[in-house]
Amino acid sequence: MNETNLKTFLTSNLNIDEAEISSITENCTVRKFKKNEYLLRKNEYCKHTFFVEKGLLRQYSIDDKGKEYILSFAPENWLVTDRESSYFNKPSAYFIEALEDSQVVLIDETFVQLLSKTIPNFTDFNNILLHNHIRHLQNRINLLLSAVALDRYLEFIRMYPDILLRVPQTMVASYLGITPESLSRVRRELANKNFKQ
Amino acid sequence: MNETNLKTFLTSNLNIDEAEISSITENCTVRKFKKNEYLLRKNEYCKHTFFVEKGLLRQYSIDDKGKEYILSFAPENWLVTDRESSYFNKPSAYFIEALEDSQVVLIDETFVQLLSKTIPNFTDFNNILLHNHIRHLQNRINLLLSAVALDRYLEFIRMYPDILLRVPQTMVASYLGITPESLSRVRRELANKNFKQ
DNA sequence: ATAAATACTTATCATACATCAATGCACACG
DNA sequence: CGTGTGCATTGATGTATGATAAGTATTTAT
Repeated sequence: MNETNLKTFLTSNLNIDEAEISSITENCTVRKFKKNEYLLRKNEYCKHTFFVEKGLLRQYSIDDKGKEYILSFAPENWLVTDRESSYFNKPSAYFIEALEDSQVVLIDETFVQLLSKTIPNFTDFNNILLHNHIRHLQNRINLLLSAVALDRYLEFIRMYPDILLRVPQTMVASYLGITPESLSRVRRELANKNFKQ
Repeated sequence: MNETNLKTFLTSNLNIDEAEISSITENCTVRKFKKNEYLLRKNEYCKHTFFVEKGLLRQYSIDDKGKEYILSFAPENWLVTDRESSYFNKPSAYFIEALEDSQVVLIDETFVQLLSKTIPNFTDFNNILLHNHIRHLQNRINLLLSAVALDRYLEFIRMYPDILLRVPQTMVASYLGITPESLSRVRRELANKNFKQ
């Protein structure tokens, strides 16, 4: 196996030795997904946490009119899963899809539960992940409540300058909760004011 | 002590005995807060998780123009805290305030960490709480991205019919991310269409 | 290389929601 | 009692963003 990024991710966040690292990675599957391939579809049961070794994923929903709403992007070294589905065993309301050819580590949900029992520090580690997730979601809600299109966009390029360059504008717009046309306008205004990028 | 609700909350979610329950409640403080009193202010460090025995709290932010955005309401048997602040030791971006005279159990953040070591099932219990929180936040983001004022309001009365009756409309509007005037109009439309409440 | 598909921009028009201002309550309190 | 204060409603008006459509640019496929 060769999940270099995952190993680094684990060692830098978790106080464990080589053997334990291996016992984790041995129990995970590595899979490649082609661009536009699905890791999870609506109404399926999400059984994994996905760790992105290479590539880029997105999690999104589709409403009754077919409009898409992106809840998160997941580039290298990011985790993504639908915890509502994987933890509570409910059919997922979301899709997870590869936006680029990607290499992904599949971490089994039941295996995660097991790790808490066997590796002492794993609980803390998992706690950090959950709290980071909560922090991230809470900030996003606050932004959606308080900020207009321009400010949402500025915040996005501040937070995810890398992702901006890797996904079509349409998807940035979908993440921000505005139309691609609106985003285009916002960008033009910024350009007129001589901001770059 | 007499935190009846907290005890029920613990026993119904956690597999522990009377003695352990007591060891938890003994280590928590119960405090009463008058209406409009603050449990947490912006820039303070949040040191507790608040469990509402009685009354009603709200968590909200204020932008540079003084406008308020409510992130959550917490009625009886709800937990509220700014996890970003309490877990990562950062100054909080939020206020937590009593909307009614309230009785609140203060659960020390470091004590929560300790419980994970001493009570075997507590980790699982805490995990459920975190996952519920995430599920809740994720649904809210999806709603803010995809739904117009009317649908947000309908979802609100579906989810929190009780809270609707206990807080001024201004605050419901603030939770929904619209102005009080807009909410008033949304409600009139509903009334005209002969929906009740 | 060319065609085809996809993405981005621009323009026009439509609309949901915000803003501002006035009014009407209801309830508290001197 | 009147008077004040907070909240809800209403109307007039403004504005940001959505919807639609068309044109241009860029990427992908053949």
